[in-house]
Amino acid sequence: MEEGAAEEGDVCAKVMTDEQMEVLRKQIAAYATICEQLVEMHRAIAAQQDWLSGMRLGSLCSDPLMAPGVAELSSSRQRWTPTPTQLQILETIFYEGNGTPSKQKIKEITSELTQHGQISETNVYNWFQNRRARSKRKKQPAAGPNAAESEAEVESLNEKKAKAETFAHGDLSPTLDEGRFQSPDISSELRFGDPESNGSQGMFALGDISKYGDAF
Amino acid sequence: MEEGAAEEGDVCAKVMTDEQMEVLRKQIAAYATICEQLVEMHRAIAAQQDWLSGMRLGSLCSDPLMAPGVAELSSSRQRWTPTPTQLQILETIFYEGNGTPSKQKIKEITSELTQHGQISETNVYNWFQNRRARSKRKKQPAAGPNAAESEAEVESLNEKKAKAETFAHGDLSPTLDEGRFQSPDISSELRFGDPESNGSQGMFALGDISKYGDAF
DNA sequence: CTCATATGAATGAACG
DNA sequence: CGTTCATTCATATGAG
Repeated sequence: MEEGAAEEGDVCAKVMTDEQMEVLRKQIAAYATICEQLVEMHRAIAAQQDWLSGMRLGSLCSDPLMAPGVAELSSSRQRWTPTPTQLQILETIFYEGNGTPSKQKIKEITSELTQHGQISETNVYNWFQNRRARSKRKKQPAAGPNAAESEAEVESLNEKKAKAETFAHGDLSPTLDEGRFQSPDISSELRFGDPESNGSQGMFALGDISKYGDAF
Repeated sequence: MEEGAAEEGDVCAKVMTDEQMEVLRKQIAAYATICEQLVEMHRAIAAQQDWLSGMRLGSLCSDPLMAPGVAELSSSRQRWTPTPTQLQILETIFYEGNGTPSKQKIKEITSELTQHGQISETNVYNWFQNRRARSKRKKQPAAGPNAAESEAEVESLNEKKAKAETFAHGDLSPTLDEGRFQSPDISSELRFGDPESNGSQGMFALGDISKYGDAF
């Protein structure tokens, strides 16, 4: 924080008309959207960001097209970790059999847990997904063939994709040509913390810019 | 975008403290900078576009010197995984707005992608379905006309030296307490590209965002 | 430092 | 189409 001078009660204030406010809102929204999409696109194009992962390990970072300043914005991928309290609550809820983490429920739980630490709906959602999945897997190898080899071969499983799916669709944009390769696709080794952001919803609910580092 | 935050009440003017103003300015500047850099980087990369040929492999393959040329060998994997090339193409198509995967299109895309690795129409179909569904959900949780906390604490937002003009590459996120998070999202259904989105370049000296407009 | 395990997150596929 | 399941990826953490 810079100057502690600017307090809530300070009289140093500006006044904006609704019109100005609206313009501002739009500008911000526009930028936010652009950034979001660019980041999303980048993420996708960079695939599982494994392409050239040797960059950070081998440090052969000789990529000439890295714009200065943003080169190292990557590595800002910290994964959420539930606090003991949150975990306790989550476990309790899970145990209560509310095996239906519907969106509504997720929201409730999230706001509940927010009081005990940073967390997002996605986190909660993932947690339940994983919890269930792994809870289930633990019980798999204990049902049935106890004397035989439980080693099931799942090799040629990829033949089941011959699913008769009804592609209900009408033709609308038949124009699909080579223009795709000159489309606005952003790629770089830049990597933001993902389209998800949170924590700082200023008065305009912007994404968490801080995620982009102090570079700005 | 969070409606409530910006449009609560309905008076003719809003008041912002200097601090809020400053935060806002920084946020905008940051977004503008990010967008510019991303676009620039994209241009650079798109120009030489020759990276990637096929990497992306499981943890088992410890021999990344694969140059299969046209056939990206991915060991017998049960579930299809798009190769970087395929992904890029898919993303490009997706972003081109033809958000309606018609059967005709699916076929075209499939045959196009077949040249870059094994793939089926079902794969393509599923991919688009998932892509859309997930892209959508990510923007959902923020569209509520309900009021928001007007007292939005913008304080500890980002006490970084927001420098919109210089890319001082410092460390990334020193303000990392115990567990970073990452989730909710920027959210804003506002569509840009239309004339009124970039109307006033006044008070914050924003760059001309219109140049990004039609790109999406 | 390397390997092993736990777990958050990503995503293809399936279900209703 | 929206939601859910199942599998996989990647990283944080601890042991050897």
